[in-house]
Amino acid sequence: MLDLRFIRENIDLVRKGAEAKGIPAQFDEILALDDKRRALIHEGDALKAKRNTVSGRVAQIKQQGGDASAVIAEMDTVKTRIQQIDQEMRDVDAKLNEGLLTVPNVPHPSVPFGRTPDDNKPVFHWGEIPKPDFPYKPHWELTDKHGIVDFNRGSKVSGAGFPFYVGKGAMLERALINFFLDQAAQRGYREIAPPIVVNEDSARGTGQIPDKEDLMYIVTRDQLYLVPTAEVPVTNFHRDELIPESELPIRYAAYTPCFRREAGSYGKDVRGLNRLHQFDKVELVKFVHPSTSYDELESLRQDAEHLLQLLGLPYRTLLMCTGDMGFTQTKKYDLEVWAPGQQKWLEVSSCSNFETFQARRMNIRFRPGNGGKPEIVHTLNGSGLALPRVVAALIEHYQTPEGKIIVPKALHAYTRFEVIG
RNA sequence: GGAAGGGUGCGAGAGUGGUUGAAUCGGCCGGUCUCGAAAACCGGUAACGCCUCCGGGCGUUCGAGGGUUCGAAUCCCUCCCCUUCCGCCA
Repeated sequence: MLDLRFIRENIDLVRKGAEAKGIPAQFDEILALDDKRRALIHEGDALKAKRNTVSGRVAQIKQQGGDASAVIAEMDTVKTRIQQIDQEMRDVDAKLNEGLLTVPNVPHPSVPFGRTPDDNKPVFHWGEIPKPDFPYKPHWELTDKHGIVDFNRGSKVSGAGFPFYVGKGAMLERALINFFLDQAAQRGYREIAPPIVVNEDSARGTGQIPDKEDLMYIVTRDQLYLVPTAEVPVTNFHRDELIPESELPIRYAAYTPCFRREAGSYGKDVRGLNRLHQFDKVELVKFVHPSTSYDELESLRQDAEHLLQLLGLPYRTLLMCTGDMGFTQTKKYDLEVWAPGQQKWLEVSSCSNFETFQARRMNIRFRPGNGGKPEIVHTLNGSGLALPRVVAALIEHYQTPEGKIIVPKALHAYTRFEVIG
């Protein structure tokens, strides 16, 4: 969330940002509540100051063995009024908090204005889109043919969107996870293996609740949430901490399964591995000094892109427009890999800067090296990468006319086989 | 799941109703000493909110939230977490 004072002092900027994102926020209510809140604080603090001095006097009188009942009686109305004010404050704070949760983060000036995905700006292309000299098959035909992903048994055992990976399919999955983690380590990310269920505070910290609880599987009996991404536990790793500046930037790479209900998203995009309820992902998370966060965003994006280059998969990078970037981000890149069997781009990574939006809510700060006041860190994260769509694109890209699948060289050391079929 | 103990500042750790925002030690910053450093000694060192004539003033905060009281780190209630023992268990 944004800082109330920041909103008050930059109301035009924040309003424009929300409009550019196409997100209605309760600005008028917030400003009114802010006024009311400050008035209450003003009155309350004055009364509390009085209470403190009078209490001091009572202590003095009693120590000298005097009778303080007259002074105490005098405080009766003060006490009642303070209680009233505290009650009103609770009310105002609750409403204010609700209001603040409707205010989206402000887009960075470099982000293009736009309403729809068509307004996203391609900023980078890599690799040649192959001109097929034989009919390319979609990956689900090939996974069926080789029996390496079993969707039907997944449906039987768990439900649609929970496939089994079998034989070389499972080995390929494991190979990619290790490959991604090793690459991240080489690029300065510390590996971290988090819990895959989190409590309510953590879900709130990264903004999954309120608002997006429909996306998550919830273990109601214990009020735990299955993680929709490793971003949630890993970003919360440093919740309520004061980090020495010398430790920044902190970079983590985490593999987890990810669980998403994807409620109401059935349709043409859900075939095969395109969209699942459970999938594997390696997530990259950074905690950085505010002055470096946009450089860190660029390197984050390059770290993710590098993986696709090593795998030899053509992709494009899009700078997301204001209307398509989401509530919490200030700037976001999507990486889309080309799936030639389906003739379409599949999103495999999303790299974002949140500036202080997440860290404020999670109270993650750093102490400047010169011993100054604590400041809020900037957080970023990006997929590096989401597995199923990489697998889909890889299978489609490396298929042969006979329907075999050639494993790209970068993975040989991990798969220990070079072809499927 | 049962029993007991405990959660205090950057860290360790005192403090059980009245100048305790909080002893003490450590860390960190500055100074003295020194050619320089170490040691020693001296001094400083919370966050947040509101107001400000920008000097500062006031308020809140001792796991979280309520309550009692003129006054709460200290008493009461609810919840969360940690440690140890028992039970269960990959």
